[in-house]
Amino acid sequence: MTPLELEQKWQKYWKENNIAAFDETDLEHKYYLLQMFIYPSAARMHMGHYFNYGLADSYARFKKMCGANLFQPMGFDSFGLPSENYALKTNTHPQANTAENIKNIEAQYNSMGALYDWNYKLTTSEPDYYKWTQWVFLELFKAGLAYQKEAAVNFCPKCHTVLANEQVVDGACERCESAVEQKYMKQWFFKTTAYAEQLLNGLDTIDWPENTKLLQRNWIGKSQGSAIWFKCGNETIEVFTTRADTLFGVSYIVLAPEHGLVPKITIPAQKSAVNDYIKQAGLKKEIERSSATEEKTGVFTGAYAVHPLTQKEVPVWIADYCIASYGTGAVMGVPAHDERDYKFAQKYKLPVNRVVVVNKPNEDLPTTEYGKLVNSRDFDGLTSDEAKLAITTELAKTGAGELKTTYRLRDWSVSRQRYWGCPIPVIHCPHCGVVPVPEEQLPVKLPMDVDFKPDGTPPLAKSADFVNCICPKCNKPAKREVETLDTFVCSSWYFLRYPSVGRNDVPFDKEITKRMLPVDICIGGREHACMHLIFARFMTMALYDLGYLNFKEPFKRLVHQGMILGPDGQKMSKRFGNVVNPDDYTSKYGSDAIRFALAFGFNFTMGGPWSDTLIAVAQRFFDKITKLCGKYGSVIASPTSEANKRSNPSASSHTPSPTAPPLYLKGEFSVVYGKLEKDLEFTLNDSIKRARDDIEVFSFNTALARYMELINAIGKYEKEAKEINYKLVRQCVTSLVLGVAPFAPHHAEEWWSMLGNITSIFKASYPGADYSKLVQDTVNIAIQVNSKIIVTIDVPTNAAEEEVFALAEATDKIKAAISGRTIVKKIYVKGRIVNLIVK
RNA sequence: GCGGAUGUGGCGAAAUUGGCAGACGCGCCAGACUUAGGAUCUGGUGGGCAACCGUGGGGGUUCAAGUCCCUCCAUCCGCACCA
Repeated sequence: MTPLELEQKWQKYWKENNIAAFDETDLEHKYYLLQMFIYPSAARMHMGHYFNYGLADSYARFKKMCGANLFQPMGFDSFGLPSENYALKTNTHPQANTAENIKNIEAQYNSMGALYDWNYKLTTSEPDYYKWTQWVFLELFKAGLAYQKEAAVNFCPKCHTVLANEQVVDGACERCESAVEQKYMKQWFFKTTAYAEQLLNGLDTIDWPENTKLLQRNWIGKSQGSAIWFKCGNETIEVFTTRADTLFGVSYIVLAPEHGLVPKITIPAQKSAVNDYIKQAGLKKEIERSSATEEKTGVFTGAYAVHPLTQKEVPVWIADYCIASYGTGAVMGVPAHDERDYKFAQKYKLPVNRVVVVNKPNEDLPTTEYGKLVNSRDFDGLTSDEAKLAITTELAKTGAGELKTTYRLRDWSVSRQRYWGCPIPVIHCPHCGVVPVPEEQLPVKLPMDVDFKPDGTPPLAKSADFVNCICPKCNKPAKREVETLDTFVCSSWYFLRYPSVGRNDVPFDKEITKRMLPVDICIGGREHACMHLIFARFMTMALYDLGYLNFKEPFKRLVHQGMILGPDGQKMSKRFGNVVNPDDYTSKYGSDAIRFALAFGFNFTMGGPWSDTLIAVAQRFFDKITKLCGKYGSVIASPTSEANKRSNPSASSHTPSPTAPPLYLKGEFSVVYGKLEKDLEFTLNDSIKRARDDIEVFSFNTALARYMELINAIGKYEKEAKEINYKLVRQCVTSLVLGVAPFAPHHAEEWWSMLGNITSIFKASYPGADYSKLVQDTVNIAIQVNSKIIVTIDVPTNAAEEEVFALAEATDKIKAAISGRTIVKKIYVKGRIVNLIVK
């Protein structure tokens, strides 16, 4: 039997016996394992997908064997830009490509042997799903959490099309290389900022990697500071600062080029210079603009603002290092105590006024640390912390400032001027304004016969059938919204849908949701740490507040997989020609070999470069177990025992592999039990215990190393024992097969049947350790003299500290090492080490 | 620039969280069995003849540092319209 035949045999068996099925009647043991669903833009999965999905499935199988009622669904995140671009390039339709890709990927999942319950499959580009994405949008809209505002987009003046950031290469359109412009358009937003504080606080309640939490905390970017108002003619400029203590050091004010006040305050003589600058700033990326090393540029508006405490006038500039979307889009320039302000002031010859002394009065500027105030009138001598509060309090008296908290987090822009996405379910009526599409009219179907070439008109606007409609409020002619939703909207709630897939009356059944969610564990890439995982949390919190959910956090536990690189250590990419296709291996070696290779070869959370030699490692490992099963599978206690009956092939639903004739033992098994048996038993239970613990924390490579140790121990025992304790070895082999089953599922079924079993191994329990076998009489510890290891000795496991010191000091090598000097300090770490400090 | 990570033998990687660095595996060396071996099995394998030296570099804390602190270097990932 080739590996492929073996795997197909068991895949068929699993399908026929519904091994992947979730048991809806047993919710007490439900375990909802969510693998972030796949984006089917590429036609096939690569090795990285296999790593992620295959090993997540191994973890799922482990949980199942530990007694969980596994709910492991899979779906397809099928709307999006790459599909649309691919269709444009190949002159096809995204609908057809998507269907084709899904078919292929589903086949790959099955050949991988993943235990997905396909009864719960969902596809975001299907009307039965996006109907409810539209429902979610409308719920947010009705709650005031979805709104429209003017916002900038990348616009290609030649293609007349909005571009994604990805389509902008060095400030130019990737297609025609024209310089990209900023264009302001009315767009839909979700009010994620309303949940900033909750998104921050919720992190303390969930079992997520600490660095992912940190990423989210920084992304949300809470900062407590002060709002300060500077009068500027008839206008008022609000600045936000976390350094109110440096207020007396202000020598100018900077507005973001996009700031609303710029046209109002700019004096006529500066108008053309300011407008030119705004145009240029629009071409730069935010990352470049906020860089501290980048040369600072700006233009004087000609206007002056009044310092609220000194009443002196300071010039108002615009500069692109000030970002409109953060804080108030205006900052106070304090060159003495801010790197960027300092560079800016030097370039434009603006005054630098020291107001904080950190160490010594004449230290080099700028200094950005906290210190004591100088040149700040009554506030001199206060610490920065004291001064922040004191100065803001002083400002508040005259209404010129207040304490304020801002967040870096922005509202989520969900409008896309594209075709392959979920239509936004609103109607623009000349009389009634923006009108939501009534729920009974959902879904607003995405028309299939639309020309979606980028030519300046949004694709949906080109379909008269789609655009023209009747206003649900006044029954007069109206027009539909022609923009589609960001695909992140589709993926922000899919985990709610899975348990209710198939329901046409609700997006998710309230009762089912209550019992099935939150998700017990979510497995997916780190690249989603900030965006997708924030959006999913936001959506959950919003739907909680709307009364649809009884939990605020969607994912109780989160694990990220690492990235599998090409054999050259670089990220797999067609460009480098280092893409490894798992299909090439599946046909020759079977998917178990790949799965095992990935599990054993890498730390799951880190990944690393793929190497073909791992396949050989897997094959060798499988061969060893197959041999052991052949040798001990037919060991039967006696012809009448229970085990013998169960091995009867006629009672089997599948044909067991041919094995050697049963080796009958007289009466009971051999009762040989000496030190060798005790050692083997220790290794058996030690391997099981540590492997179980390792798998639970996704340390698959070390778990499998434990089972290799067990195989080595069996080999050693066979070599050394005069008489084999078959019962014990068979127990080892059985545990071994069960233990590695999640990582070689097809082979494990085969081995399981060789051991005489007639039901699936995945209905059996994962082995547990017998802790009583883990107690050893002695423990080996290292003895140090002056922190240098001299010798290791065995001491009784429970020896008292004094006893251990006595044993250590009695050792010849230690005596020699001390020789004449006296012990001044003794340290004993139980079961680990003794350190004798001598002088 | 901001934010997050990583750096350990020839290679993939471990290290009970401050306690015997290199588990397990690949590769390599030697041996066994073989007509044969790129199969299998057994043993060895961080470096150095040795004293000793070894976890990116430098400093520090400690009886004890891969692990904690400071600093520097290198590489990778994310940065809001790719998902």
